[in-house]
Amino acid sequence: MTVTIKDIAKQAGVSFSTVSKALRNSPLVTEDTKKRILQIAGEMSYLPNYAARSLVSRKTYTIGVVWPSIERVSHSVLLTNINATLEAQSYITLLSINQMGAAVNTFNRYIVDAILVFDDQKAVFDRSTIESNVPILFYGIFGSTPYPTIDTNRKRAIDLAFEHLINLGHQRISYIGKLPTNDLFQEHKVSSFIVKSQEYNVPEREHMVISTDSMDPYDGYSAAKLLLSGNQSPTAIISGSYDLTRGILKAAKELAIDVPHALSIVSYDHIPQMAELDIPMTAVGVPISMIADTITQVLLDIADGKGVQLNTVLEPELIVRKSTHRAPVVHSSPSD
Amino acid sequence: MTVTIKDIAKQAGVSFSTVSKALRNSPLVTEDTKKRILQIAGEMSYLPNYAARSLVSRKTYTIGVVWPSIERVSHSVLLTNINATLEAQSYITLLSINQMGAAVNTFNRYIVDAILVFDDQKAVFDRSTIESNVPILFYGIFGSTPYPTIDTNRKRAIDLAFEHLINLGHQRISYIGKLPTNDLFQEHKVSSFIVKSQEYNVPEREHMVISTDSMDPYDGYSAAKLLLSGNQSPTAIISGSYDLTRGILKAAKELAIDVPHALSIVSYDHIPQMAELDIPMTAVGVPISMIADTITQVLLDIADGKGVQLNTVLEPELIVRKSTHRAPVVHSSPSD
DNA sequence: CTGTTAGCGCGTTCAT
DNA sequence: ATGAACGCGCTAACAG
Repeated sequence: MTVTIKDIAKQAGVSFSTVSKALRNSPLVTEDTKKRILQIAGEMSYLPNYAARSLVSRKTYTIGVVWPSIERVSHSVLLTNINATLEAQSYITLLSINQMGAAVNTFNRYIVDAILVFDDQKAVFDRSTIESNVPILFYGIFGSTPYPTIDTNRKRAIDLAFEHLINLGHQRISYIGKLPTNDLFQEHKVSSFIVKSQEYNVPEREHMVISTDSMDPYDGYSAAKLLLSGNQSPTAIISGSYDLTRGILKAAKELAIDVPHALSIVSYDHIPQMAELDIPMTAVGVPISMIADTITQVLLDIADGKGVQLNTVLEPELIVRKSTHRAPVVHSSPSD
Repeated sequence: MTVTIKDIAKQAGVSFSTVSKALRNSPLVTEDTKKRILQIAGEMSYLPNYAARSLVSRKTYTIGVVWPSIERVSHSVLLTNINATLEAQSYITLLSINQMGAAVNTFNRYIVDAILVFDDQKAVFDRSTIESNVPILFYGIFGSTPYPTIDTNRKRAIDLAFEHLINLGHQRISYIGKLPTNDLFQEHKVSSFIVKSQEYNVPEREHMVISTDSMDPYDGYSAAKLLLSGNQSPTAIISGSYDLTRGILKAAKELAIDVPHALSIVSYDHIPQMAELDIPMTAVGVPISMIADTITQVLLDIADGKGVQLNTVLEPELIVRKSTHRAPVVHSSPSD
């Protein structure tokens, strides 16, 4: 049977309210009895009943996360980070893979302290119809919901990547990423690439943008194979995600293309895993730890009823590793 | 503010216990007042407080799932299936990505009705030290825990695949799968392949078993490339998972190898996605819907305090689609 | 049929 | 420093 504070009280020969205080480390209990009670609680492997606790204290120390169906390494990494940080703050993270509205309702019934929605932009769903007494935070696109949202400046990230390559003398730059169908995340990246290309008067050519069906390493591989096998091969590639980059690297390896000397690669997604690829990746994006920390902080704030500004857009960084290099000198180049 | 049954009662001009009954669709309330109360509850967008309900009724209609870190399509599909089935039974599914012991504790504090542990065999962790008042079900390896476990007969699945190929006249069969390091799942598959090879006196040769580092489509692709580029190319491949198979198919396509006429493929993992590959896959394994149904059923049983047999091993099926064919006649073959 | 009462496990006053 | 009493929102007995 489940052990309650009453059981502990009986065992310790004190009243159950003393046990309650001791467990909450109240200064109103002698160190001695406190220690004894903690001891007994441990022996009886007592676990507090959160339902009961929440009922009286209106605090559950729990964050509900609405988790999307699609699988992206960067999302998983982010979630793992958030989970760890929250755990360090003695918060519990619970996930639901239900549809957005249903999941939010679930967490409302359990009265979690706050809800984090990973908005994959997939659900064709009116986000303004969502009702919740529990404060909600979106991780998604700025302005797509009436709720506080944390976003990252994807356009700027691609700008950074592009400029980095331009500064290294690259002119033949290609972008590999997902078709922006129903996906604002991807649209921002692609459009930024196109704008930058025009801004720097990069001549148009075939395969400047290669759209992949999805975001698997697999797709990156296919795209890179197509791109690098042609005779109009670029000197630099900007990749739309970590997953794609893995495939791109693999393709380059198979084709015996020297990265970075013959081909530079900059990848979106600023996660530690980037440094551990065969060739440590030059990357752009908001550091995943910063996203995690920001999200966690806002979550804890709204969980405590503090107000937050409605939208936060995090600014990306460029981190130069080993996958980018000066553009190789080609004879047909006018800069020769 | 959160609306409670008292608020509804006030609004409807009845006592709060009448509201409680009406919401639970008790026959002790007039249809008329019931309808009125439901109406008001809807208007006030009432959501029951599960904490309070659980406290008194000791039932939460919630299943806690301990979710591992590794990502496998078949696991995701399984989880989605289970989630859907449970939802249809008005159960809620909550996930934790914490370490096994911590996650189990979490769910104990919330007093879910049952816990499902996806055991990826990764955690070096003594599973017998797990304490839980809440009934637990493992989806993992038979005998690896003292708790009820649902397992699938992986050995038998590979047997089925092997025999199917033998019956089609294949002699040059290769297996592509993950190194069984710290992974009993994979070990069962590989060892079965080896045993069968001996049983049927298949002559040993190079590349009979290709070990991949992990289970990405990616790994399947590389392995297949290696395998199919050599001059000792097999006439049939058994793939260890859906993910690997995707890569294998891709490799075959690139090498312009005709599947199934020049190369037969049988894949482990019996999921609907198998039928939607470029070439509908002949597959072995326990149908994912059957695994889901079994798990769900057991979960609901133990949630209601019913006893279950400690271990269930589900038996696999062979489903023949378009990826297998009679072995091509080769001149060196003695059967010519 | 409806309302009143008790109590689930816990945290928080307020007395002692 | 410790204990008794109350109530969080709800369900389940029991009264009316």
